[in-house]
Amino acid sequence: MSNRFFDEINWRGLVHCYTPEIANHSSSEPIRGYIGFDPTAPSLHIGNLVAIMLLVHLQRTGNIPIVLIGGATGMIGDPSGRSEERVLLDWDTVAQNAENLKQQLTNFLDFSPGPYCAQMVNNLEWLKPITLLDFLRDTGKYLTINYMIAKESVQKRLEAGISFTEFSYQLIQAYDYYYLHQNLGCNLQMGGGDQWGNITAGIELIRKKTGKNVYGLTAPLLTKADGTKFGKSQSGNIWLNSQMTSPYKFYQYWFNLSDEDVLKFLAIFSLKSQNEIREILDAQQQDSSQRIAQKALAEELTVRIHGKQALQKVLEISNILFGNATAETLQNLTSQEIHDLIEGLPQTSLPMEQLQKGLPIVDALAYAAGSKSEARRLLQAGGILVNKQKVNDLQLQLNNSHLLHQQFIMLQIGKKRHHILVFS
RNA sequence: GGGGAGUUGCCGGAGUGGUCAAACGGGGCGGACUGUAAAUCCGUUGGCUUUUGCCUACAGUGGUUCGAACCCACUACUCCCCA
Repeated sequence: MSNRFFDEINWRGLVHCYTPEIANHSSSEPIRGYIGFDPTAPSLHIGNLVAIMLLVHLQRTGNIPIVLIGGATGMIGDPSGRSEERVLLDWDTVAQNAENLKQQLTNFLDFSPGPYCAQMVNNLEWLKPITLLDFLRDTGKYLTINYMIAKESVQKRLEAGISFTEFSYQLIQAYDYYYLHQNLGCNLQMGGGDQWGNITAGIELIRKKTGKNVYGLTAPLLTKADGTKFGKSQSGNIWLNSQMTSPYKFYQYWFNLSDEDVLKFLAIFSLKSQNEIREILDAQQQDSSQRIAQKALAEELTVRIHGKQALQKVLEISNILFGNATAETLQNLTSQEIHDLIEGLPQTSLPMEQLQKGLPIVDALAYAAGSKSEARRLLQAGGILVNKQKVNDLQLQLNNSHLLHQQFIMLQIGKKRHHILVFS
């Protein structure tokens, strides 16, 4: 006998560690599974997406997902996957982050009433009222230091140092699982690749306190073929919040995945069926220059997170920037296209007078490249285009003749970096 | 409590009185080749001025010296050994 949910995430490559019994859990009996998200950042990023997909598939295969917002645990700091002690956040920040997080998760899971309605809880609810003495007597007594110290997350930190606060994290998370088990009938905890230790602590606690066996499962830690961390670009995390990472940049991140990576990531992040995915990958093999898989994945995710309209704009912008656009194409853009272009790209606003009296190219580039010496270097290396035209004259002065649509100038660094100067 | 070693640019890691903005490697960035891929090759890699040069930088503070990343003192942190 096999379990629908488990089979689904298994073929997608979303399973790393798991308690074996879950693979045989009767599909007719809904699993109640939870994942905790600590509100340590103002937005989720695509690194969190793996865990979210676990919940999404859980719900889609007829089970009940529970989202735990770590309002309390976010105050402590999880040592897992960290080489250094975290900086503690204040209450207000954590509360605000928790609110944002909640908002974002509603885009993925169905919280409307129904048999598989997703639930959301905040562990601040039950952790805040607990007194230290109660916690130590009723929970701390069940796990030994020996057991806790053996965890990889702790082991890694023993040399560099770990505070008691972070050390106690696994015990608190274990209590969360226990609490959800007792109060919501939760029988599965899932998480990212670094959560196995914390999850097993919870399973252990529940077994000792209640004699019941519950499930645990983690997704693999994603890595890219070139060894860089998944979900990071040179300028930092790829956030789900459009204010923090523009839809354009979001789309481009997925679009730029290497052939090797997209192979793996398509199954993990797409909701397409096994057959659809196989077809896409086949087509990809036929002619990889078309980037069929990258496009499919980038489009699906952009729509899911930012909506159809946003995708349209992104495609439009990408087409202008990476098609064989010339200065002329830029001059002929519709006002809508211009608007979207300006909206989607990094930009600098400058007063019109500055252009009128002649803006040295090096100064202009400094806004996009960070410094004048960097700007000079780039010019000399032939990596600069102004309005799609190559420039290597260090002395060039930008003036009205460079202005497109009476309002902007497009600077391009290398193939992929664009910056808009907006004059007013 | 005692003894020893260390703290260098984004990271690793040389340098131990002037020729050091600091070898070398990685990473980043740009170019060539391509498919807005990978691999490879080339260039570049503190800032300001590109002429001279100036400013900031080798844990922090103070000192010795014409001159210090390099010597001395104190402070902070890290690691190792003995108890």
